[in-house]
Amino acid sequence: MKNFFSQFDFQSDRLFGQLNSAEKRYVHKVMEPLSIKKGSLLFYEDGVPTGVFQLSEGKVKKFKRGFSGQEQIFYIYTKGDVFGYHALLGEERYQDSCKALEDIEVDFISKTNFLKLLDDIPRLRQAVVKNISHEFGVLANTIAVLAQKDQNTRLAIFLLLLEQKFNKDSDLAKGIDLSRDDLANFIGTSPESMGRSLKQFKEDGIIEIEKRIIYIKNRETLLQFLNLDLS
Amino acid sequence: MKNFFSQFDFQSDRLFGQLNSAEKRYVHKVMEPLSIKKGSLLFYEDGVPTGVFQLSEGKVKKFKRGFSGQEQIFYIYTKGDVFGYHALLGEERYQDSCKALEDIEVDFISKTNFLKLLDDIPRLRQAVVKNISHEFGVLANTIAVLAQKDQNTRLAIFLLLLEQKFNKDSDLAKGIDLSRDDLANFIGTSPESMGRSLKQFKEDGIIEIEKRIIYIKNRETLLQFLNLDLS
DNA sequence: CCAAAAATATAACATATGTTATGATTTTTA
DNA sequence: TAAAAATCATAACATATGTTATATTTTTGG
Repeated sequence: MKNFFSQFDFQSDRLFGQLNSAEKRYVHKVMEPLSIKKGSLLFYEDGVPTGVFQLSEGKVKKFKRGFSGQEQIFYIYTKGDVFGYHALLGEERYQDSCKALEDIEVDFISKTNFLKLLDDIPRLRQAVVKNISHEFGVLANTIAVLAQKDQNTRLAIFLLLLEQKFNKDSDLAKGIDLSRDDLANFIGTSPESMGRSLKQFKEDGIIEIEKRIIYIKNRETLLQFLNLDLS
Repeated sequence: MKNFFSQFDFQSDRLFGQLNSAEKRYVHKVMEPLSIKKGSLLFYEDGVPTGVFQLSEGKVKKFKRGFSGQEQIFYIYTKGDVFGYHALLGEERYQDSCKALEDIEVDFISKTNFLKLLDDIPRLRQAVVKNISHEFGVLANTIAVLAQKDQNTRLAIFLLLLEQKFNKDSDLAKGIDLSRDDLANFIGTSPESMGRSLKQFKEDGIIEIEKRIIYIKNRETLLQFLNLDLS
């Protein structure tokens, strides 16, 4: 398997990284640091675009409501990720909502400033377009997982992805700290039913849970779900 | 509900429509008509991009293989649709595969010609980027349906979408002509299990089947799956 | 720190879906 | 056109998931 994680990673933390130092200074000059409380919406579906965010601390969920109104999470942003640019490239409204999962710190770039950045830095525009193209593939992969895999396999996959995402920037394992509702709305099942899968994983020694935080104890067994598909 | 169909439609048949007549002539000049046999791959995952296609006759499925190798269809293109441009906007390889579901006619634009078009017609570049952004939302909606809806509801939704898609350009109802495997790989279930749902729909007078072609007889009942969610 | 509220864990039962198997129909090929 | 191959329809059984209910733990707000 060639790069499991990147198949499910927007990689939007690399957007500004490819700029030269003068361009980076320019970007940072128009950034405005904001502290945002847990539970706040950064933007919401059908809302008029305000600008672009880079997350410097915390976690943010990206979701959409189906016609029955239930929230479907299809991405979780972590430190360094840039988001909110889709709506600035043609679509006149946000197509999804973003909500802070905890108290967060973001650097905000207003719509006019970001559009100016895109005009002044062709390389940035190119990188953004390329990234949206990549994100398209990530969503396609997500569709394949949700459509084809049973609940235990989906849980295994998302646990691996979330652990990588949440722990990439620190050495000590912080585990996976997410509400049961959010986790269930991510893997596409009910919290009760997911609880059954979590219990099974605990009994099999694959994970441990303290408070609500999930720690992966046996990564190999989780990885087997990817290859063998022992549904 | 505000525009059910457009939530699941890439609308990539509108790409060239927004150009003026001189630009359109330019586009048509670089198009090369091709006849392609049923079952042929127009392009495939990880392949080097060759160019862009506009479908003038027939149906094409867009799919990806998960790590267990099973094919997941996430879109079906019909007459007028333009596709294959993602890989030309940064990503250096195709991220998915496209296969002809029947004998088809396409107009092909080579990679170099298409890149030249993008350079010469800024409005086209803008339209393409805007469309990818829109397609992102379509995939997000698809994720919500696959993750949240049971099989009967998914089948109801996809039948409505496919009927609209297959019959939009003609007055006489052609019904939904798709192999059971393809239909099952689209709605995310096994052909046998989907057969059970189809049988149920037949018994309830919602659909009729001749050969393998599905005709919708009671659109209202199908639409109820969207609102009430009578799983 | 305590009481109330919210979130979590678990169980039991109902329903939905996966799976295996078999016969019928349709399409393909010679 | 007939035989072979592929596709489709259906059933029966096993398993997975949804649902409802209740106890427990954790968080929140005074």
